[in-house]
Amino acid sequence: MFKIIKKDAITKARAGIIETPHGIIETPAYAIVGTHGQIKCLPPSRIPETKTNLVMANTYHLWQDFKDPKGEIANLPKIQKLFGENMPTITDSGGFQVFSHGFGREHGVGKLSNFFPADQAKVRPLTDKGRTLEFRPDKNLVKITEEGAFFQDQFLGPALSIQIQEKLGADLILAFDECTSPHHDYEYTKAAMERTHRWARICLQTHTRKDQILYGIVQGGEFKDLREESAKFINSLPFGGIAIGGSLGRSRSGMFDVLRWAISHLDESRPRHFLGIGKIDDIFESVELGIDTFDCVIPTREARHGRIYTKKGHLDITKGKFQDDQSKLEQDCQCTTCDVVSKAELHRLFKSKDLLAGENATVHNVYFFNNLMTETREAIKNDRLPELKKEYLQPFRGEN
RNA sequence: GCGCAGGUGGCGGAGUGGUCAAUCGCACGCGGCUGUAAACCGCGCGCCCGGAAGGGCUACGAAGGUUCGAAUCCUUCCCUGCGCA
Repeated sequence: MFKIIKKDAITKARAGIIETPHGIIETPAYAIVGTHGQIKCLPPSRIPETKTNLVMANTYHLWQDFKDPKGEIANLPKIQKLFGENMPTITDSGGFQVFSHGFGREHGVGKLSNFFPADQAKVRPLTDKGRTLEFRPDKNLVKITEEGAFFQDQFLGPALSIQIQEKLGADLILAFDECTSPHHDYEYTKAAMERTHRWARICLQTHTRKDQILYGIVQGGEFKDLREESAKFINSLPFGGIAIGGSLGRSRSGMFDVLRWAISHLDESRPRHFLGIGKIDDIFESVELGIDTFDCVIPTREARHGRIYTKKGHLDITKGKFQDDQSKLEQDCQCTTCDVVSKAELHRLFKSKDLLAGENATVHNVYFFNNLMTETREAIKNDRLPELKKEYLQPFRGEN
């Protein structure tokens, strides 16, 4: 059940709540990613320290982790066993793995690419900082059919994905879609979108649990007419929420064009999720366009890689200059990491490959992003979103 | 004093006549990470010029020597570790 509490006066931003059987998700919210049923480097006992309000796990991974030898899903755990009874959860459908194990590997890119657009590839090579874009069909591990996707010998399709997600029992679940590559052409992207639309109906037909909100997913790559067509179609179906997925093109501005095209055709009354996004500036841009929830690995992955977020910009804590810096990671941060380790100490933990390095960094970054969302909600309610945005983006100079 | 082992770039440690400015790891520097293939990946790392390709200079304890050519072979010296006196 989704309720909008306050709409921003100037932008399309909204603050609201999603009521779930396992708690209330105040929106805008950021789902912390725990793909395998565990947030990497963050022990479940420490999740409460991080202000986490929503966790995302993955259908494909949990299915692989818990299915029995015959592939039966009877043994899959309830997701609340993994994250706690009072933690709202969302599961991805496995649709992204169709891409990341498939064309993502073949094209050597993620859903965002820095390589030149396909239409320019004819006149100059597809390169990014000297790397040449090279398609490697031999690396593609997925075969896509009308029924679904074969991951080598494992088959996952829309109906099975929904059955798995019902078994896992997350509060928010996602339709099984095909995410395309930024280097797919119009024809392929259109075909994949239409396939995603057919799968969307199957997902709806399969879905029986009324206590879960099933989100449909808008596809269509970076093509305006496809995005609009997809948004209209998905919006016309009785989904409880709408997610924007798929390739977002090859530039930052392009990704918000995509978002605008899609959102303009969505009902205001349903919650909107932006899949796999994002960085700090992405959050502000997207919230202003009317996005309610996000999920992204950035806070946790970058923590493990030693990038510490602060309101004054990020710190690459592994760098030698922090060796003797006894100051706090972030001056006024209330997180438990900032209470117990200095920059120098965290630097040492990383250098010695101590497991506590990732854990401390993860606690801090997750807290930072969750706190950012809290402040964003408050700002919407108090009509000071532009001020907050400026405050956060100044040090990052629009780069993060 | 004798015996044995050894001295290579910030460190560890390859190389043992040309393809060596010298494999590799660490450290260091720079960049990246967007529904987790990722506690990871890429690049740089003697000095100088160059965006690069490339070029020049100085280098494998020191000094001599052999050779067309030496980090690699020979001589002497210096130093370190271990063992025996």
